[in-house]
Amino acid sequence: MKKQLQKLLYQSLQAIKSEGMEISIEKEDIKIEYTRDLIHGDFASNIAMLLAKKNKCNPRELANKISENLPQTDFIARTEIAGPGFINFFLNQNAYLSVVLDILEKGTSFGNSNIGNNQPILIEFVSANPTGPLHIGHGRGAAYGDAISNLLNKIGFDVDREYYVNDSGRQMNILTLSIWLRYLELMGKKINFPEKAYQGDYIKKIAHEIKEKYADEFLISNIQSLNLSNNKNDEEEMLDSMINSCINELGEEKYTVIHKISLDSILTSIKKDLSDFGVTFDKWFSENSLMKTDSLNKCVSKLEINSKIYEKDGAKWFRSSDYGDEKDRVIMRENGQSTYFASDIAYHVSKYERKYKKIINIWGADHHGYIPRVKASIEALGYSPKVLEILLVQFAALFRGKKKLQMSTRSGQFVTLKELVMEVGKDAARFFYVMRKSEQHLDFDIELAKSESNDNPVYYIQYAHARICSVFNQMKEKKYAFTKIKNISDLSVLDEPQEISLLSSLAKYPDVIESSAITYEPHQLAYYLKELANYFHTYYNANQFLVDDEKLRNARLSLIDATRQVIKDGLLQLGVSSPEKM
RNA sequence: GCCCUGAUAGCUCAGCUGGAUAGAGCGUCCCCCUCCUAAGGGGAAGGCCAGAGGUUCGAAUCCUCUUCAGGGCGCCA
Repeated sequence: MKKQLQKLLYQSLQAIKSEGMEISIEKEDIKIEYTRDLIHGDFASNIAMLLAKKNKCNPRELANKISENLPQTDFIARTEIAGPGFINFFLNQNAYLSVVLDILEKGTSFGNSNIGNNQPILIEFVSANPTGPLHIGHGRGAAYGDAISNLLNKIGFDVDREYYVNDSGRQMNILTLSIWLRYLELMGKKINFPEKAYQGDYIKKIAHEIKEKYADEFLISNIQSLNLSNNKNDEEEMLDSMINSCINELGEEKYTVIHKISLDSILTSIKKDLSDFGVTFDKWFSENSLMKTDSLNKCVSKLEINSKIYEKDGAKWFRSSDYGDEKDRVIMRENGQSTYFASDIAYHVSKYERKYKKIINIWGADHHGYIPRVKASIEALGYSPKVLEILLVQFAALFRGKKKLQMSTRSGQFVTLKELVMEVGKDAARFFYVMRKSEQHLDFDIELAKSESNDNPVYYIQYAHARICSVFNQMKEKKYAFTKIKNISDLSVLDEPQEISLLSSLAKYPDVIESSAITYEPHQLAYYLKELANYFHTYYNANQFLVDDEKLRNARLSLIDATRQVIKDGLLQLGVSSPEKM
């Protein structure tokens, strides 16, 4: 509808232009907005005020002129000039009513568009290290990423969801060590378990599984070699030396077995937690595969050829400062190991090589300092940094009551996503997460989320859906007939104010979807659904649907049937279910 | 120190690329089921949009500064 009005205004302006007035504006720049109040009509444009400024003429006069030159249409009842020079558009009833037909006809595809033109787009999100269960912060990224994926899909992009698995590197070694030490404990050895190793109970559980399956296969004779290195000077150094002795004592082969079991076990539970949360990925991209296929080395040598790398203090540095980063970054450490950043470069190259037209990363906001160097590496390798869009999600600060919980994966103190979903339910958790702007800090009080779960807005929306379903059930019980309406004239009896409000709200849905998708702001959709549910509840309280007048009954049932469709589809985009009974 | 984010009703937050009297939920106070689920609806009270300048027909929205809050600045990931 906005686009149609835009077109009309453009045509009118062209007509005025041919009369000699100087007007230069692109059709896309003509702004149409929803009015806040229906007394100002349905849509308004400020175009006259904008052009009046440039041409130094009276905005109201210009507005009049534009209005007079608008082509005739069958959906505009009238226009009005208001305030300093707004052009207000009043739609005629048919324009409203047609949305019901449109929704019922299109069903789940109502609100779809082809803005994306089937372009392939990659969305990478969550990507938590496989060193422990997902916690509440990851849940936000998961809910947000999935909602955006759904929305972009709905406006015609070909979306791939990807999870980047950091399955190599030091963190994984610490994990392997932690599990092995717990295993040794289970085998009756006395172990000095380092504070900075992973402490969670899940470590012991995996150790136990290994014991069950492999018995004493990973037992070593001299535990002393481990504890000898236990000097308290530097915990981190101690971990590294313990990892080394672990590999030495076990041998590369056995170490790899434990490494793999640990990784598989944790990854499996991460996948399970996510799928219980309604989030599934098209691809789990392994960091390790970048090493295996040598693509990491290729990236480094390519940068070296372009002389974007130099050596200092025995390490290799990438000249990211050439591309606006604060300083240069190490990609190859003095000890010969590549950094996380090096893998990340190779990973992004892989994304570009897979020919995505748009690449979206969803990161925790604590990684924002990372953006310039990643963009720098992309540019240095000859790719367009514009294709890559990095969206930041603030982590949730956790509260239990008034007490803030400190979270740390290593110390094993955290509330997991799984626990959250068990406490507040999937629907509430998903909706809560996307209800607010992603870059806003979120104080997630678990107690509050639990205690208020009955007042949760998600139930309000779901309730509207369930109520509509209930009306249709009642209809059957009361033996009322419902014949599908065929044309607009069947709906012409809908003229109650609550009906007009509801119709007008339904008509906005495609615009809301589009806007939520292209701005990556699913909270817009969440707010819209609350508003839509409110219009419905108001309607419900003010009018009876199951009336004897057949024409009225059919029209009203069609209207709420369309409402049901939009609520269900909107919730679906956010990963929230639409129960038929509550 | 430098760089991000944010600051709107008692609380939690919306407010779309500047637009008409600043919105919602919760909480508080009234009212509404002989009726399709009251997990609902209607109404009232409640705001110097952190502060100060600037840009213009017009600013919660854009620019600058100040104050406050959270986060980031590793050969960690």
